[in-house]
Amino acid sequence: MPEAWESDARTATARPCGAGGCDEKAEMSTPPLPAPTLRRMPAYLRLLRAWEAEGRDTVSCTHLAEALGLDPTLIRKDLQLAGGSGRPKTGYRLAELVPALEAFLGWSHPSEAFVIGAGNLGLALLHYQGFAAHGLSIVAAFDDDARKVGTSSLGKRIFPLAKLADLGQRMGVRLGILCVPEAAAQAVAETCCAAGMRGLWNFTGARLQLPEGTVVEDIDLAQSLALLSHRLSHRQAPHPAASPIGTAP
Amino acid sequence: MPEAWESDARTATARPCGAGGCDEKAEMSTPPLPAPTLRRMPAYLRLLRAWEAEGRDTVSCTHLAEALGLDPTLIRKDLQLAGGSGRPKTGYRLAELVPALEAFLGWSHPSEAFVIGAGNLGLALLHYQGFAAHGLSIVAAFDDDARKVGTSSLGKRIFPLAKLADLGQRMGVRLGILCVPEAAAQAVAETCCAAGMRGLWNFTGARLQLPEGTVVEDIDLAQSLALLSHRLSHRQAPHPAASPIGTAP
DNA sequence: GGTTAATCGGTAATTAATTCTCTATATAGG
DNA sequence: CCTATATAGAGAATTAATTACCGATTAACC
Repeated sequence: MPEAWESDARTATARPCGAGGCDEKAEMSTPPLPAPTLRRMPAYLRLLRAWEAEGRDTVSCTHLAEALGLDPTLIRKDLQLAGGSGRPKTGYRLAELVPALEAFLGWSHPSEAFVIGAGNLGLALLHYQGFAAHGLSIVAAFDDDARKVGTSSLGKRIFPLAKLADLGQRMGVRLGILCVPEAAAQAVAETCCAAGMRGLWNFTGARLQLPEGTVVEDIDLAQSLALLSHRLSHRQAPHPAASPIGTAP
Repeated sequence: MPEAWESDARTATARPCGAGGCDEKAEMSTPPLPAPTLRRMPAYLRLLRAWEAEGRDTVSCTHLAEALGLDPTLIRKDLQLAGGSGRPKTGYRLAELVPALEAFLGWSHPSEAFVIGAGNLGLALLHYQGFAAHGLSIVAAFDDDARKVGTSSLGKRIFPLAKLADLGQRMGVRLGILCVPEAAAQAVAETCCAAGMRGLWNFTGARLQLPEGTVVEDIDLAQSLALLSHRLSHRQAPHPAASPIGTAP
């Protein structure tokens, strides 16, 4: 996998957690946050980090909007939801906005994750260097196939699937990345949950049924391909400005 | 990559192309189709194909809605947009709905595509067997790195990047799948366009600037990860029924 | 120090998307 | 043949998301 963003995920000073709710007990009555907003965040963060690296120290919604082809007001609202706060005339201080966004997304310090399924995709994710900038650290992979078990490049180890539950629990890993064949997905997902994982990144295309409280995020290439091939065969570009942000997966 | 859906993409009888516009000259005044609708299509199609394989011959929105956790009316509207048409009491005939959806998505007969960038991800996509069911046929890959050039498994060949423009034009390939490092993305994308490709499936994370009329669809793992890690760190599942369809990428 | 220009933050209006309600209709069962 | 019922289809109503508008505020400039 490509991409090589700046990977200086600094340990942020965890601002008051914007978004309305979230007082001490992070559980109750959180007014559900618009998914489109969350999907735009990485684009903001990416640009902000780049500009910070260039030496800038403030940024306005206007600038961001221009660079991303979005409406300034939209960005202002998004940043507000994320707990950012700016000042008239100058905008937002990068030195406080960047950590705020990182904290908001939970990227301030990396979460550890397991890849389950060491096929082509699983290995691609296992070896991808760019996740560090996104608060993700993949620590190991698991596979059924004995031939795949062992040490892979870059010191990432591949364990037999049978060890998943035990290792997951012992290491306190909370995130599982599912890259198994679709038929195996449900069973493996349940193992993950049983091992204490609270989040699953599901690349399998299966529609998972899991206990309440588990966070599942699906990557479904078919969805994306549907847009692409429909538009291709009907010859219509999405918007004047090609695919802004929140719309594409 | 996992998934192994039924791959019987039948050559459909191209129904009247529902969706409002699309009269002969497929170019003008097409009332832009809601992206969420398009994103739900593959889920419908998948289920319909499975049921058809089981021997069912009609299906109602109610059934689909139940199976997918969506509102029946929503599905009815989606199917209408896609050119489907049903009858009271029985619902839609699978034998006509499935081809209608396939035609609508442009999956009736496979489009040929090139993968550009034969890294882990590029190879994963190149070798993925499931695209046939999605009207996609990846015919070759391209890479800069001379060591990667040659014949890969399954008879898919990897060519030097320099041959992209020539081969693309000669073979009339209209779709490019970008799996190169982000820094190279813009240049490669331009080469693709110059070679006559009209659609780009962009896995690079780069924000591409391309000539009007090019259809770009981005797969941005960061967007998805943002949702996942935010919700994980704030401990809130998305909906009661975990991540329906149109919302996830 | 006053003035100007840019920007945030809040509120209202618009637009898009989903859900609700109702009517007509075709099928199945009696 | 007649009735009961599940369903499509159309349009209204709701909800979510985006965009437009308007003061208030702060820095920069003269």
